[in-house]
Amino acid sequence: MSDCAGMNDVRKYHHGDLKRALIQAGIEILRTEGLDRLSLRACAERAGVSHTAPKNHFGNLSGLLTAIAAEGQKLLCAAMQPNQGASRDDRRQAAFEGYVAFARANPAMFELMFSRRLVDFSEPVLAAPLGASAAILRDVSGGMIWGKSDAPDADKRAEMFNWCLVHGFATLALQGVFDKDGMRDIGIADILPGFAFRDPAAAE
Amino acid sequence: MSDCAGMNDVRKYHHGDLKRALIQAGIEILRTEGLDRLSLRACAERAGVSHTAPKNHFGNLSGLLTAIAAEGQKLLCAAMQPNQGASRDDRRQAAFEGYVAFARANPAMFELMFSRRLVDFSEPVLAAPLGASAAILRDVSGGMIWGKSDAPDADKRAEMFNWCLVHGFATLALQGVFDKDGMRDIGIADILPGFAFRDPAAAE
DNA sequence: CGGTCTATATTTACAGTGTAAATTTACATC
DNA sequence: GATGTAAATTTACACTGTAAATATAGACCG
Repeated sequence: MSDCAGMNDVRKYHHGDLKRALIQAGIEILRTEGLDRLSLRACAERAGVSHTAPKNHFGNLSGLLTAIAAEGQKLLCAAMQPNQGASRDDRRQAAFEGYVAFARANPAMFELMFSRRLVDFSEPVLAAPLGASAAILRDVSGGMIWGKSDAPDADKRAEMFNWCLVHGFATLALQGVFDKDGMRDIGIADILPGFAFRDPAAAE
Repeated sequence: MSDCAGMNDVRKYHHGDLKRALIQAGIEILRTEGLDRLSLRACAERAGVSHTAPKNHFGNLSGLLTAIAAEGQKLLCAAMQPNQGASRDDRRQAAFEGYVAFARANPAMFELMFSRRLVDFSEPVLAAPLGASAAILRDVSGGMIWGKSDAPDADKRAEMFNWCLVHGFATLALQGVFDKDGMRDIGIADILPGFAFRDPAAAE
């Protein structure tokens, strides 16, 4: 479902699999040095090639960053996966806590992933992982009360609500907005309005 | 309260008030050309000075961008202000709609304002406008139900909830995440869980 | 008024970035 | 074995932020 590995092994020409090596180099730079240090030339140097080699595989900087961000989206999606056979309440908690935990554990990657200036969201590589994450949030949003429960777009509104809430929390927490007034100890689970669900027992 | 104009008129030395001119140049660049084109040299050129002149007033790029972002925070705060004598429901709606409308009307500025890589959130210039916006959200969050209503941190949790929700919505909407499946027509008011308030009549 | 001080602004230089063009390399294919 | 072509390098250029040395002009005081 998440197309995690992408086993279309190229393995040819000079380097072997430079495309994957460059993406991996970018991921490592994000983890060890931060988003500021992520550049075409840095990725190329870490992969052991000249600084113009990435152009053949990604066209330009945006192409490389988008490919790196796509890998990040796959990881985020994986971080939201619950244990097998979990109830909807458990799945919802797994999705929310996983989302925030991923952002906290990979701040540079998370910032890249949602930066419109750096990432081209119209690229097809992003469609699959973004859709997978949306599907998780959609599943988790089922059964939420929204105004008149017979409203036709109640499900969409519930999905958007959850998305906004968890993404806003992750973003603001990462920026240190909540590092004051004892807000640091309040987690995403404390923010979730449990009363938004019809009945804890009815939630599957 | 918002220290909007800052009337400590310097008006001396060669240029007159280069500091304010550079900030204004940056704001105009954000509005007309976008965040990608905002640079030290571009601001200096638009202000009619050499590209190293900003260093005297802001030290480095981060200082200038932070000053521009501080002006943006003042504008955001102003955009959230309700009409005089509005009820709490009206104030809440004014705050939320104003927040989202500002982000939509000034996407480049909004992106700069919440970019940890570009803005130094520890600078004192940001404290006042950020605090003013937080105060508005705190005011608007009063009376929200949160778990056991006798929880000591119920108010903080309600404030964080509103902040996350509106910021997440503005951020994701700006990135075009909701430009599909008919989500485009759903506004922040449709996402707000009205049932989170004790009683519409009791809200002042 | 004249001299000095200091904040302001400029000039010059440099390391770093992404991108484009021309060139070289090495594999695939016939 | 010759040719074609994808992959990678070399070279060059415009642009960025920053630093150091220099020039300027108002402030301040005798």
